[in-house]
Amino acid sequence: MSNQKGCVLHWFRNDLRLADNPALTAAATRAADEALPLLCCFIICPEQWKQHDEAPIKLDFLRRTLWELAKALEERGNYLFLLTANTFSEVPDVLETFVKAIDAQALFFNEEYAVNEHRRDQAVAGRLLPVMRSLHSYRDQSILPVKSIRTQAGEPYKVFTPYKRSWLELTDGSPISLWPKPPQTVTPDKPLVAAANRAATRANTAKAIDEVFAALELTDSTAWAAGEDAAHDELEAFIDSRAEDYDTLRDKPAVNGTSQISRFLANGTLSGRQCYVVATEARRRLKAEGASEHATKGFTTWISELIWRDFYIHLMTDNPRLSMHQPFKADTDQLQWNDDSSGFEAWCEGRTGIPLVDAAMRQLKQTGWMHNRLRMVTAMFFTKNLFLDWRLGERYFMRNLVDGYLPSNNGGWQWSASTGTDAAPYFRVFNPVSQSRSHDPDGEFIRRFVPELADLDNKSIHDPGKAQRKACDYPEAIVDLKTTRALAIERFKNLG
DNA sequence: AGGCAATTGGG
DNA sequence: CCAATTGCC
Repeated sequence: MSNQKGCVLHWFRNDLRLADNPALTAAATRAADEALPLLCCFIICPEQWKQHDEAPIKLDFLRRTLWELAKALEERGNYLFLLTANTFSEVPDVLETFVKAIDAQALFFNEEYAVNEHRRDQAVAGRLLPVMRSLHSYRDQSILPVKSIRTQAGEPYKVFTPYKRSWLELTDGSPISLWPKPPQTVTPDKPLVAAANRAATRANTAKAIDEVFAALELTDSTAWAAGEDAAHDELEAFIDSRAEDYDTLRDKPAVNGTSQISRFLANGTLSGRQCYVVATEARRRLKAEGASEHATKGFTTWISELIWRDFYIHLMTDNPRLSMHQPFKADTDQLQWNDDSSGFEAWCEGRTGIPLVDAAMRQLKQTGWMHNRLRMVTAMFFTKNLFLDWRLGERYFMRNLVDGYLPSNNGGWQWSASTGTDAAPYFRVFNPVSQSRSHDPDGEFIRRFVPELADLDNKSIHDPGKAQRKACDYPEAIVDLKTTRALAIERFKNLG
């Protein structure tokens, strides 16, 4: 047994960073105050993650993120230990065993809001409160805390624009500040480390982490830089050189115009607060240098996207059914979605015969990421032209995205499917060919991912003629855009 | 965070 | 013949 009188434990989940981490800073502060060591843990949940459709590439990205995190924690003496619980229902057992093995006095973690995660945490609290001195949870996922924004009637907002207005008023009134760095804590002594080692896997080598992750199906994610340092580099690169043009370039899939940080937000390598603070600070500097409102519009638009993320997190927290495959608008559950597995497969594989849709779907399959504009285009084609159940598309995205994040992915799909609150009105159906002409005018993006069309001219590449398709060995469109659009509108209209 | 077709008004 | 505008889905 350890000579030190116990320790403090931080449980990492979707907050894989040292900076601006409320629970971690609180844990380290408590440990420092009481001269206790601080240990950290992370729990691998193979079966649960399968049920949650976590993508193999996202799990590989997690593996690499944990390695970066573990190295940073090792340097501070806050060693990271890996535990395995097949499903969330096993987590209380697994944690209790570890907590007892290391004699943890207090457990710290940041809240998660989807139904299963919430239930897991309730069960953990019920199990551990009797055997520990204290449990501490912190609000972290969203920039403004969940349940903090309410209408004058005290209700959660259901529409983005008034929500955003209220969000901005709140942040103007009391600016967002970041959590201080976790203070240094005493190094755990040998008996404590030995006890922890017997109960879990210490993540002090890449090999040790890889062995634990051998229980999972992984897809190589090394094209995507991982870890906190990489995340800050990427954020800085965006803020310094691309954010100014975000407003005009973000809708062009052929251009690197978006922030490229969604994968870091998805697993908490970065917090939304950090992004917001960096962006508002950069905008303030520009204005101080005399920049016009127009010149800072890129920053303002990007900040608005961060608020969309908060909106969807808040919406899911206030409406837990959203994390259980339920539409926000209950009546849309009566829609008779098509049963069309060959259409579904053509969409997945990128051979629908609509060039931009196919380019986008191939980008997802090949890289694990898809441009935001194209997520809307492909989801709209899926739900309105193929008239397939949005839940199938939502699941396919989660299973393939390196940056899959339930609130945003669900929010985006329900927006496209017109089943969500403040969603696209059912009659506002994107035409993927028009979208192609306006956002990929020279077909540059299409050429990149649908190489068989590379030699077509800028005009016909968006919708090649019969002979051109034949010559390129490219399929005819699997649906007629005009008639399927009209049918979808008709079906939605009949709901009311 | 649209699309479409009918209409208008200038060449 | 055309771009811009309008009303509806």
